[in-house]
Amino acid sequence: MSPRKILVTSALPYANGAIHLGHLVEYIQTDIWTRFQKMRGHECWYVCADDTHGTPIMLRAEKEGITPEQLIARVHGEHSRDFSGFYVQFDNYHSTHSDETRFYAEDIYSKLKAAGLIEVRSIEQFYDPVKQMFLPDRFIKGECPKCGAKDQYGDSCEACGAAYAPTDLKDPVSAISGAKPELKSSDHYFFKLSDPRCQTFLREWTRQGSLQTEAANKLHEWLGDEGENKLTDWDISRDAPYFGFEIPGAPGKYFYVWLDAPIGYMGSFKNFCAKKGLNFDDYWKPDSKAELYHFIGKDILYFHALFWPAELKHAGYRTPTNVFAHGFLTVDGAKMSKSRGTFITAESYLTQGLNPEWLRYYFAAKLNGTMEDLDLNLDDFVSRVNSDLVGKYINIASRAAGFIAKRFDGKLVTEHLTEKFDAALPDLREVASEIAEYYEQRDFARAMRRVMALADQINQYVDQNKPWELAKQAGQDAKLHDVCSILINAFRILTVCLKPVLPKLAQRAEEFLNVAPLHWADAAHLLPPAHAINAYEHLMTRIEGKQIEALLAANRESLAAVPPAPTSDPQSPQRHAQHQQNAEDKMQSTNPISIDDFMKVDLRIARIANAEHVEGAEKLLKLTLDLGPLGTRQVFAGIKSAYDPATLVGRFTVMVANLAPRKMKFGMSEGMVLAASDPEGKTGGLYILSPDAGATPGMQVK
RNA sequence: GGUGAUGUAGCUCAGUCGGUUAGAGCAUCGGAUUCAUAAUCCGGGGGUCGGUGGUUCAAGUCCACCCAUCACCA
Repeated sequence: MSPRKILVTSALPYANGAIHLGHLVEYIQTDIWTRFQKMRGHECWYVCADDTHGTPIMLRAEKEGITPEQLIARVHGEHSRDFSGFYVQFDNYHSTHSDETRFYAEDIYSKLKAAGLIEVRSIEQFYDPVKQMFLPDRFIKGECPKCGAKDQYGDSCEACGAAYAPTDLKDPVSAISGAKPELKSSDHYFFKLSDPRCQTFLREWTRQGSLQTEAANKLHEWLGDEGENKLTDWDISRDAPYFGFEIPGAPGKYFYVWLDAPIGYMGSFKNFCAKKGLNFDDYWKPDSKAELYHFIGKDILYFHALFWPAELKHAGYRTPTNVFAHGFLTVDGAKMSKSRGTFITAESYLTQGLNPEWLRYYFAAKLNGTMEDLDLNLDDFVSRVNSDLVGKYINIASRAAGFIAKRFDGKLVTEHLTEKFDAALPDLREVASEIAEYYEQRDFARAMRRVMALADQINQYVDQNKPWELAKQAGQDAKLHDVCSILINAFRILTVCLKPVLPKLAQRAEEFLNVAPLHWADAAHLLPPAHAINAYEHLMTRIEGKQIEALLAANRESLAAVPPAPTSDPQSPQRHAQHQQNAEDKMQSTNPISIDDFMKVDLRIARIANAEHVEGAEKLLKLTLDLGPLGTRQVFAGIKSAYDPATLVGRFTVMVANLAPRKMKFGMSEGMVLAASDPEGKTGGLYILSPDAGATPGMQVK
């Protein structure tokens, strides 16, 4: 097998929000696949970048009183931290706000223009006279023209599902300034996707290769039958003010963020080539023999399977070998929800001390390479990880290691074991090639099932041979040594098969086994005779239900007590290279609860006895609360941005007194103070509550 | 509304080209075991394969319609 050249991307996360478990499905999936390809000895590069342009970035930076550059630099740091925390190993993680991306955006644009595929048209759009900018559809609100529902966005109605143009809204207002928008015309630049050349090319491109069948169906839906012309031109420009790249020769016009997002793949790779001394053209010239794959969410298939190949083709670059779309993440069968605590950020998962490889394994055990949604069932997560990883796989090493260490001085048998091994565990040395095929197809679930079936088989072997009995019988040392040596070798082979999913665990297993980093081919042979292994230290702990509860509690509280690091706005005004998946159901705040539910919350008047800054915390203040007869409590509250500790001391406020104590990075938090804020973060500000005069510490609030 | 997908055991999922008695893991129940951080092994119970109708010698699998869930409609 000759080495392949493979370039892999994940969708670019938008630099406007925190990475959450939904994002991680994609990055973990891609990471597993690229690690697998590398283990196979292929030249495989995994690049990604932050998607940094567009109106939401501009407005958020403005709201925070910083420049867009400062905002995207900060988020780049947060994203990088989260990814490395989950062992997502990019070869390069760049930014679309880069010279390289600008270069290729301008290059592609000018080539498309030269090919006659760019057209300028004047369009009428709503304009905010106060803010002095054109308004994206999602920044316009008004009354639905169809059902009359109030406060609907400019593109579709959440109440009746109708889709319409913003100009159809009754009584439209700007969501930014509240002003009444005016219609104003402006020149926009369009990519002529409706051009027969694009149609013809896309029909051909979508038919060739091996697109997922669901994706092919979807594309056919968009393309229509032969002869139909269903594709319309794509508006690739936006008017100033806009954070992005100005279009060459068009002052005041900027490339729409979605134009430069996929180009960011090229930008990141170009940046990497410079560092690594690789030849960019080997991967991107039209006749390149390298393979190019994009892992994406199913919601952005349109951009990656229509616009993107059409752009590349007509700008003289190679087109993607394939696009791998996956479904969305649900948690316990429902969309992720902040009120249920299932909108779980990557950061909170790590901060709560959960092992990232638990999640990597669980996702792997569920990913099958289709566009179906993937459910994180929390009970199943716990039992699956504990049973499969700890009970079956890790247990094999644990069962054999003690005997090897105590009885055989840490060394395996001195003869070649191959025959005995093959007799004991037939096919185990060949199985890696079968499992490789499942990885290649991205059917990780199947690969994991196969590996766990092997683990079952190995554990059966242990029970059949009963090393603990051999150990007690005189003259059975050689047999005991054989059995345990076979087990260590079997464990090593399973480790090879699991390494793409569990890189950190595999690394620790390699240390235990005293071997160089394992490659895929290592699964075909055994350890050398008399190989010495190191002392066994337990490789993975079990998940406890309590940890999951704490994780949910942490994410549930974060809505009020600790404003989350800027999360993606569920009602994002536009879609980005990274899908805005799993927007929480927005009706939940109005879901009625019973009086009994409410009475479960023990609200008390508290006097702020002390307030101080917390070393190293961006958002937290440490409060000591006096509850009168109920004693004092220590609470960490995410109100640093709004309050100076000195002004808080002596104030009375309201706290939740029966909240389960939560271990935070800086200590235990034994409750939560109540504060008002806009849950969508559109308007800033944080306001703690105060009782009227006369209330005393410890009084119940109901 | 249109389009596409999904629906199999309490839970999570396999099920190839239509072909024996529909499988696995987890959970549960019974037994064994004690090397392993209670992990492991053997066995049992548990199913109208969403529903109805059709094609066929034979349907979880193919077709039609219906129901439910999800997504997309740039």
